[in-house]
Amino acid sequence: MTTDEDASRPASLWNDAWRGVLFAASRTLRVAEPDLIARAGFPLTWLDVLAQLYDAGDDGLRMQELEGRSLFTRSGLTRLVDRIEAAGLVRRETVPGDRRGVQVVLTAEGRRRHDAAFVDHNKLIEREFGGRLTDSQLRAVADALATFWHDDQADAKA
Amino acid sequence: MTTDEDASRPASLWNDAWRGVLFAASRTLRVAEPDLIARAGFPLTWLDVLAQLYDAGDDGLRMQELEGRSLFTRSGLTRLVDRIEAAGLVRRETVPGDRRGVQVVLTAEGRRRHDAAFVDHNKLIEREFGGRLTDSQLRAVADALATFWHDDQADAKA
DNA sequence: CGTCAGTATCTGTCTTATCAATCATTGTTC
DNA sequence: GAACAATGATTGATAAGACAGATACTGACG
Repeated sequence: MTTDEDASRPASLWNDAWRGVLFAASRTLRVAEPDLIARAGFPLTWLDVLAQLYDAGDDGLRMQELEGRSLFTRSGLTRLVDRIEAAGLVRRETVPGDRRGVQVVLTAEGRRRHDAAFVDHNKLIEREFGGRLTDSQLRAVADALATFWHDDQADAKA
Repeated sequence: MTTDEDASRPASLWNDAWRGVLFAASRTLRVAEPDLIARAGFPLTWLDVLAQLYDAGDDGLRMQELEGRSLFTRSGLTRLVDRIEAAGLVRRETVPGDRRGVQVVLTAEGRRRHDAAFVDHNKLIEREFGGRLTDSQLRAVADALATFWHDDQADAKA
């Protein structure tokens, strides 16, 4: 990944787009992560889980479902949920019909911490990411890349 | 991050764009990484380093410069270069004027492995990422997000 | 020249993600 | 209703990155 394109490395059309995606993601996260830790006291991975559970409503989610909606493997999630649970922000509950399964639910404290963190985090993303683009650019990016998260949901089921 | 937006979580303009970036990056990488390991025998982090050195030319790069151009911390790079060097793909050379410094240079073998891996990897990215978007979408994304890597280069100097 | 601040890199230790193997429970089949 | 594959989640071993502190060298100042 160099700044200029030379003969040996032609600037394909998709190349710049891909580089843009990579840099936008990692650059924004590199700012967002320490900020979140400083303010909320937990890392982005926790916020991902908390946000999923928040969106899922009172019943929470099975580990499986959490796996499908996040970018983690199942074993990674087990440890992650362990830590969040140890901090008191989520609770593992037994599933009525299936004693193998686990329902992960936000605690009241978890909901509070989520709300606070979510607001600040979003402000930061809006500033660091959204703030650099015009409205029409944002719309173009959103439209173009929507296919990736739609497919992720589909894959999670497959 | 859920699929539907509800009242408590308004679909801000930047929100979908950001989610698109995140998912596009991690989804594509999740396919690209195992593929690269299977074909080239090394992970993406190695290819990043090899590609930087390839672009840098015969003199290679100082650890510092490598750090600025990659998305690693300095200590992370030390270990990473350790591994790549152990595999014989790069070589640490002393810098003539400064015995503190290290010049990291591609070996002949490193150049060969880079070339092979680079071609395959790019094909894959083109297919998994580029293939999902139209030309005009690619152009729009590239234009919109160019600001992120331009700034990264600037920051590397600062 | 001897000391000392500054620079370039490396190491110790901790955290966390992943893969493969395992444990517990379910449901299906004969 | 006993055996057995399938499912849901966890655990053990391993790998890799991050931070803080250490090491090696440089250059400037007195």
